Amino acid sequence: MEEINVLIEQRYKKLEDLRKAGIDPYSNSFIPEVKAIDIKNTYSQYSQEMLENELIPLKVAGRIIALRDFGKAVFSHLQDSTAKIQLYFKKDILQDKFQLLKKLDIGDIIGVSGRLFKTKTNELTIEVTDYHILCKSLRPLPEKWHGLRDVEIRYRQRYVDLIVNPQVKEIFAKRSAIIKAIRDFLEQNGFIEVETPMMHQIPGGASARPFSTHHNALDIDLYLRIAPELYLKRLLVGGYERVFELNKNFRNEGISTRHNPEFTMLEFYIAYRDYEFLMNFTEELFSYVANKVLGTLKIPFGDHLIDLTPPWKRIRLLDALQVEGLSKEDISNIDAITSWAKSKSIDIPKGITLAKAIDEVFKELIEPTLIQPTFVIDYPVELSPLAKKKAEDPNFVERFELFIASREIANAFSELNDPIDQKERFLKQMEAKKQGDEEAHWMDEDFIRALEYGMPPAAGEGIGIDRLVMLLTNSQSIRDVILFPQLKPEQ
RNA sequence: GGGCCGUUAGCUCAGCUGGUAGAGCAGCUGACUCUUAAUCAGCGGGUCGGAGGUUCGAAUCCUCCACGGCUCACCA
Repeated sequence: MEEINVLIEQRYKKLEDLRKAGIDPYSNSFIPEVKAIDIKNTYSQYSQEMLENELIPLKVAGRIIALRDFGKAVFSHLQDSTAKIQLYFKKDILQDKFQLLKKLDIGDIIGVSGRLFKTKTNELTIEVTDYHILCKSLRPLPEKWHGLRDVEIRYRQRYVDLIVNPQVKEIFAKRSAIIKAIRDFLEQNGFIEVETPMMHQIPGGASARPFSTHHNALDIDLYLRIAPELYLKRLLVGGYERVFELNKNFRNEGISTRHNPEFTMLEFYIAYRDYEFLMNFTEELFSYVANKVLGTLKIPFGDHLIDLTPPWKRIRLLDALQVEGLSKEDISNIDAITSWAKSKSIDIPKGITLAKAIDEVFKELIEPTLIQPTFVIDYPVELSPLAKKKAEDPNFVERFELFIASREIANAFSELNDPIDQKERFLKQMEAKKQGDEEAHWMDEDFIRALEYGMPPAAGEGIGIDRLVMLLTNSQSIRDVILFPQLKPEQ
């Protein structure tokens, strides 16, 4: 901890003074009866005369965020979880307790009893008849006007950020509302929420590097899950027809404005439907959430205005690649696409497969242009080891990715339920792993066994919740929508 | 991991080509019973991210390190 500075010392002194005066500076003796926002909503239309006549008694609690001393009167603002409200302390009302106000600081948490009135400037204010110190704050808060700007402190000490930056609190309130709306929508559509393991013996369901850990009693290595997919599909085998899980995934990859090592993912699965259904369903889901939370389908994001009004554009991956100078022949030949990419100064790694090269070009060239919601559909089978092949072309699968504002927001497909095909795909992945592909899928024998019992045809989708929250709160960094983003340790 | 930028008082920031550290807010003391970025008078507060180096002299120039931001690469 850093050395004690003067400001903190002064507060310690006040703390001692309070104790000497027989006051518990951390007492839990006061129960507020009303929230600031309710006071404002109920009484802001009242005239001074009406308030005078009714003498409405109130008990509120919160943090002192402003103090203005006038000698025999003190004005203050109190902030609770809902809003702030002005307090008026008068010497002739509080008598002895008025002196004790000297021991209060900005940041302290107090409970006050009083009655409502309106000031000359018409601000609804509580005239305090009694107050209780509920928590003495020992550290000074950031400045009232500029707030806290230092992003490092904002992330490391989110509690301070939340105290002084009301917009931050709003973002996380929205996050909560978004997640609630998603749950409501899915439940209205007959889904049940389930919890599957976060600790996997075989990390499956995605292409990513896992975090590993160890269980002592069993003496086995375990991995934090990179996706819940394979467990959710086991539930389809078990007979659930509509399930979802909305919780954390963990991927041992880089950290950026779009990546946090632990992040929140929604995955849902619906039996007897395919990815075509999911595209419509996704449009409905997003519309429902945006309307619930924002009351509109037109949302500002950075320099763009995103329009979520269905239907959204749908384009086949290969058609999306029909750009200048890139012919159909080029995208069916690894050498042709590599040399074409080179001419656009896109680096295609040597020894890469055609499918991965296509993916590379797409990410480089097309993804940045996908601002308005766009479903990119029909991916090469090689990139999608868990998706069902298209009946008319076994080189491709029934899969879409949803892009909004150049970001991949969702990934979905018609689920592969043929155990023999699935086994072959896993074997291919194992081969890739042997070749050094660290993110290739692992073989999961039990999952194959489950498929052998029979999984109904189904469609499944994953939606990156943090990215969705970014979109709906116009946040440019994932750290702004995660309360405690991962950072290096402080020195 | 690479590149660029940043780190000065509790907070927000100045500090130019090197000359020994400043403001506003917050704090302390005092005045003030309708203020609200209250006002007025006075005062205190700094290992200038860390360690080296250059120099008579370093917040300032150089090197290394730490942390953070943006960005590229990998990924959702």
